[in-house]
Amino acid sequence: MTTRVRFAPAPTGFLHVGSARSALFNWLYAESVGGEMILRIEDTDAALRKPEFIDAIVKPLETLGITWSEGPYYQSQRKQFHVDAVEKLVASGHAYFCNLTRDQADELAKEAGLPAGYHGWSRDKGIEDGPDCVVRFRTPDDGEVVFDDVIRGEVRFNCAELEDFVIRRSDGSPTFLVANAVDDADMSITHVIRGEDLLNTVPKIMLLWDALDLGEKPTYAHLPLLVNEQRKKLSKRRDDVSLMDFLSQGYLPEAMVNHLALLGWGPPDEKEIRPISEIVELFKLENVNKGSAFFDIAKLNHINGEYIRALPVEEFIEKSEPFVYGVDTEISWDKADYKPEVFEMVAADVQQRVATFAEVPHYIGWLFSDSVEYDVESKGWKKAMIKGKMIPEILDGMAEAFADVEWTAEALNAAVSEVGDRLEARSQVPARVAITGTNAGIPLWDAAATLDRDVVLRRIAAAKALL
RNA sequence: GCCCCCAUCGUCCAGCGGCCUAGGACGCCUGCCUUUCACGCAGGUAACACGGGUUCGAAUCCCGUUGGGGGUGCCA
Repeated sequence: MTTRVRFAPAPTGFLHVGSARSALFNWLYAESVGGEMILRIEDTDAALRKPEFIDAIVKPLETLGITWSEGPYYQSQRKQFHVDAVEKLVASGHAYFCNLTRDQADELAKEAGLPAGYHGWSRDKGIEDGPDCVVRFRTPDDGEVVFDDVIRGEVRFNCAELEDFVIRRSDGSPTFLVANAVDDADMSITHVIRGEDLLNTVPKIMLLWDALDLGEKPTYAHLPLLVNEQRKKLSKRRDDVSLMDFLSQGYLPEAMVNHLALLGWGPPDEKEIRPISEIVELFKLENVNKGSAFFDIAKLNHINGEYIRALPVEEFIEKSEPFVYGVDTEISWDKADYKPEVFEMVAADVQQRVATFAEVPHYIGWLFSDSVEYDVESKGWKKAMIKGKMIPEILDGMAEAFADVEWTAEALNAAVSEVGDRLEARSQVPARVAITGTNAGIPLWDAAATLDRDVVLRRIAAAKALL
């Protein structure tokens, strides 16, 4: 039997990194065993039926290189199958109509001294279907549901704890539980790999599965959740989790995939940064961890930096374009003043310094505008311009030398060194701060020589004025 | 509250009863390299939550405690 997995997100907006990780692990598993992956959009709730959200799922997956062989299927388009299943369950006595609202159910529970929730009050009341009726599944009063989770081992639930859950809303639409069981069966899914937050829906789905006589059940594997620094499940509301946002902030898809693969799983040989093909080869679903994992941007930055540095420089330049032209990002210069040939000249030096493409403009901004900003409160300024010795003299010496020096990198460099030697002080760092605005950056002189003499002279004067 | 799940350095992972005086990576710190910052290189810091068992032997198995998380919807 062919292994078939599915990624089945609810279309609730942009694809978030947790979902991407689920998709990735499904894909990794399918690839590692030569199986198939299908994409299914779980839009049973009419409120979720927003076509623009489909793109928000499909496009990031494609960008990440997560491929599927079938789909996307839409549960909304398979509604009739789910409705039929509900009817079948009613006919066979596995389900019944209920006309209580949530509030009424809670009220009854309170009166009966039972915990909040639904306690089967409409069972055997012979309630007829009507406009305000839902259909509830009649869960067994005793016994238990036991299953083997590939990642967690044996998990068991007591049927007595399961409430008679809703399988069809009062508007007639079946809920995700039925849709899930019916679709997984129809689509011959062999392995259901998803987040741990869905673990306790398994017994309900299995009960439905048996009641509907859907045949062999799939194997389940529940992935550890991705959490924030507070160890809470990553949420769209409070965390930065949009996959596309990460990509547009200058993270490479390959780096993101590599990082995601390392959350909940690690290669036995401990080599973390490696091509996805090797990860596919080494991936074992049963080796996935049980504990939740913190989505650590610092580590992502490191991995991304490694991937950036490994790029051929031409590719680095090409991939920097959206950032140097300010497509998604802010740039400190006027687009008309941007000089691609200057960036090309310094690209290799920039490349080994950045962790994300979004950092590229910081390293080259001083090359494309007349003036730079000095932050006199910054550590760099204080260290170079306040703690440094003979700073006014150095700046004056530079200004004087630059007034008529030959305008080449070598001559500029030599002139500044000469000033330093003469004053017996370090002149290179103050020169850098005056010219670029900061004490850290790419090799100075080749780049500085592309600036106009006037511009450099004005910056030296401006820096001196701030002393 | 109830149900379920989880528990190795700050973080991510390795470890599947003896190779563990617990390994790798990120971060952090130190040094080297370097006329800046990075990169690179060499070091350092730091963990088996606790208590009971089982066993000749436990980070690894079992039980409990504590702590954390997830669920508890006519969301998925």
